[in-house]
Parts: sequence; C-alpha cells; structure tokens
Amino acid sequence: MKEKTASILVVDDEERIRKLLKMYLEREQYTIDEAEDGSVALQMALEKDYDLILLDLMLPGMDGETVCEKLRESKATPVIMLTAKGEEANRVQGFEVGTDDYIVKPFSPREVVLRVKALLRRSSKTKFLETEPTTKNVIVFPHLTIDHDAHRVKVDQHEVSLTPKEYELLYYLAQNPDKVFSREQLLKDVWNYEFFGDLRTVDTHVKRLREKLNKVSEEAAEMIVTVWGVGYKIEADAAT
Amino acid sequence: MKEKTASILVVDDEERIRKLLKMYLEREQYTIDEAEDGSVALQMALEKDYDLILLDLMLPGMDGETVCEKLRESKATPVIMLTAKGEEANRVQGFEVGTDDYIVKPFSPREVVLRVKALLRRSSKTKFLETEPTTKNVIVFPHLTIDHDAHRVKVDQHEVSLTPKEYELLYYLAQNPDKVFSREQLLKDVWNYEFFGDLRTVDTHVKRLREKLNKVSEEAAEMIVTVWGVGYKIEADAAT
DNA sequence: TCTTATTTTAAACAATTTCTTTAAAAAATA
DNA sequence: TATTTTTTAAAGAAATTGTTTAAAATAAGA
Repeated sequence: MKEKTASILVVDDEERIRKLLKMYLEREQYTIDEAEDGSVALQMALEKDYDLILLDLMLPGMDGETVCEKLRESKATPVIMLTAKGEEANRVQGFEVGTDDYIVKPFSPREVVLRVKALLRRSSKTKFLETEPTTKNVIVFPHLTIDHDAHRVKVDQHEVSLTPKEYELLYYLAQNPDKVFSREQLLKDVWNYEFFGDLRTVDTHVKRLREKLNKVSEEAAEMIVTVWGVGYKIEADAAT
Repeated sequence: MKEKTASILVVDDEERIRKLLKMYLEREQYTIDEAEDGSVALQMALEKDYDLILLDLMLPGMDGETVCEKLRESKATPVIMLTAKGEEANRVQGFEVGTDDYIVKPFSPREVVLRVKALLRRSSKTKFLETEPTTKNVIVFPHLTIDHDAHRVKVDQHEVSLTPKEYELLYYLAQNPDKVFSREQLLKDVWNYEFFGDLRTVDTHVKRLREKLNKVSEEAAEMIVTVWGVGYKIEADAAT
C-alpha cells in the first residue's frame, strides 16, 4: 500500500531552526524543502504545490507577512507563521494576511509537530498516512482523561490543575502509552529548543505530576511508571 | 532486499575507542574510516560522502562541535556525538550544531551499534521517501515476549520486572536465539567498555534472570541454556 | 513599570535499587 | 573419584531515583 506523504516548505533564516524543524518533521514522514530567503520562498511556494508552509515572520528578502499575502493571491496553501517572542503584537494580525496558525518562538518541537498535523488534517482533502502518535484531542485512560482542546486533565471526574510543563509532560507521555522515554528525549521533545538544562529537571516535574494526580487517585499517579536506568513511561493498566 | 553497506567515519583521539568502535561496526558490515584529529576529520568528511559520522566531543585540532558546525555548512551527513560523562552539560545542546544523536561515554558497544542502525534507518528512510512498515520492537518466544519500546518482559502474559542489566542481558541473548555467547563476549557487548570485572558477574545475573522467569514459568527459565565450558544462549524450544 | 505570585530549575541529601565480588555448595565432566 | 565449571547466596559498593528546598525565571496584576 502506497501512501502519499505531505510535503512541507520550511522557511527560516536561521539554519539551526530549519534543521531542527526538518528533523522533527521528517520523523513524522513528511517531505521537507527549505528556504532561508522570503522572496525565494515565495517563488518556491508558487512553483510547487506544498501541503503546508512553515514561515518565519522575520526574513531577509521579503518578510513572512508579505510572502503570505502574495501567495494568497493565487494559492490557498496552509501557512503556519513562526513569530519571535517580541513580535507577539503581530499575532492576530497574521490572520489578516491569510495565516492559518502561528507558533511563538522558542517553541517545543512537539508543539510544532502537533500543530502541523492538526492543520494538515483540517485542510487536507486527501488522507495522509499518519503513522505513530495519532493525535487525538481527547486521551482516555481508566482513571485519567486528557482533553487537549480544553487543556484540561481529569482524574476520576475531578479536574486537576497542572502547570504548563506538567501538562505537556503528561500529554507527551500519554500520546505514546507504554513507550519508555529517556530523560534526554523528554527534554529534547517537550522542552523548547533553547533549553539545555539538567536531566534531573524531568524528575522534579514527574514528582509534582504524581503528587497532583495522587491527591485524587493513587491509581492515576501510579500510571506514571519509572523504568529504572532508562526513564519514564505511562501505563494504562499499571494499577495491578 | 539487499542493502548497500554504509560507510562510517569514526573520530576519537583515543585509539582504543576507535578500534573498539571499528571492530563492532565492522561486525555489522559497515565500512569504517578513522580520524583522531578534528580538523583532519572535517576534511575527510567534506571530501567523502559518509553515511554517518561518530564524533567525539573532545578532540585535538578542532573540537567536535566545531567540526559538526563547519560540516553542516555544506553537508547533512548524520552525526552521532560522543560525550564524556563530565561533559553532560552539553548533552541536549548538540542540536544547536546539528548533531542527530549523542552517546555518553562510557557506552556499551551494543548501544552504539543500535543507535547507529537506528540513525541510518532514519536517514535512509527520508532519503528515499519510503514509508516504514510499522516496525514493532517486539521479540516473541513461546513463553516469553520482550517489548523493547515498553521495556517490558512478559512470561505467559505475566509481566516480569527486571533490573537494567538483567533486561539488557536477556534482550541481547534474545536477539540472537540459539547462538552461544561466552561470558567474555557478554561482558564486552552488554557491559560498557570500561568494565573489566569478574566473569562470574554474568553468572549472577543469569541466575537472577532465571529465578525471576522461573517464578512464572519453568519453561521460560529453561530457555536460558548453559553451554558447559562455553557460555550461555537462549533457545526458543528448550522446553522439550 | 514595578510588585507579587506562580512556575521552573537546580542542587543537596536521603532513600532505594542494583551491581559486583566473594566464597561455599552443587553439578557436570573425564 | 578428582577436577573443573556452574550455581547459589549474601554483603558491601555503586548507581539511580525520590524528595526537599531555595534561587532563578516567567507571568500576572496593580
């Protein structure tokens, strides 16, 4: 069975960012083209029918907004805008020029992959092969429910309030139940690409997560399993 | 399907490490070139299209990070960085300069081989745009199942909790059923390259492994067979 | 903008688990 | 039976994880 993979154009002037995005997106089976210059990017986008474009706002040649605007004159290719933190003011504005979504830098690789998948799903008429972590909006375990749209976590009907990192960590693990992740991998995927901190930071977040879950249900807390010498995983049926 | 043998450049100032890596990788049919100096390595990497580079961080001539950075200006050769334990702070940072993976020294040869294979698989996959048949990392025997992703071992449906060494030992043997491994070889492959301990250590781990398996199923325990005067092996149908 | 509250990170120590070594008992071989 | 090899058991050493605490970073509110 042959499946078509989506092709994505990544536009950023920083090579480091391009490579990072490329790596994570290729891991999801997407085909990646790169551009570092706005006007070159526009030309590429006009010539080839990309399924999605990841577009940095600040660019040499032609800024992201303009690229998007010009592109929209002839094409409806979905666009996700990348904006640096200081440029946040332009956020809503982005939608006016036809941006479908935006991500604030520094982002976590996980976040980008999720947004890309979501947008592709929304906008695709053809179905793409989405292998691994099938992004659902609600993940349900025996004692735990994660509603990603609402960004809400419930343990046995009781809502548990988590900090951003706690939530992201839990959500990441929950997307691949039973799979063990090393602390390195968690830091790489869940934290943003600018963070190069201590591996034990993960432990601390896991501890707090367990603590909060445990307040409601011991079973829920025990879902987060330590694999000695390896890392952590979430187990659906750990309450044995 | 016949695979072309990949060529790998091994860069480390310690000859002992280079030879060790070379030996293990050649055993997997890879072609190995060596370099002990950073700037020489860069030159070699630029001249020849390697399929992968194993790069030590601390190097004479030019440090690994710089080598990787310079290389990235013109090539996308996959790089695995080798970092000593003290340099851990730089761990995740590797991504900044375009490292694809990293391994902390001292490593076990088995680990390196697995990582190399994984990265080659990843990078060749993207090269040919082939969708990977969802490879499950599960080894199944009549009474024993090893799920490597979950790091979980089941004996007749019952989960058995193993320590890291026990697990690695079992997993190693299970990857080559019926093949006998001497204690020397097991120590060399499964333990890290700095360990020169007692051969009896293997026996102890085998003993505990059998013990744990035996608690659930005698047949499973008997799969780990002693070959008198030689070593140990795993046998799929030892319960006859 | 400044202040306050929250969240995140990191370091230090404690608790736990695992590993290695050792030596004696058991088993296999010749 | 004598010898070699393997198995078993136990204790100290080593490594990993859990916990606490405080500082740093970030976000929110006045």
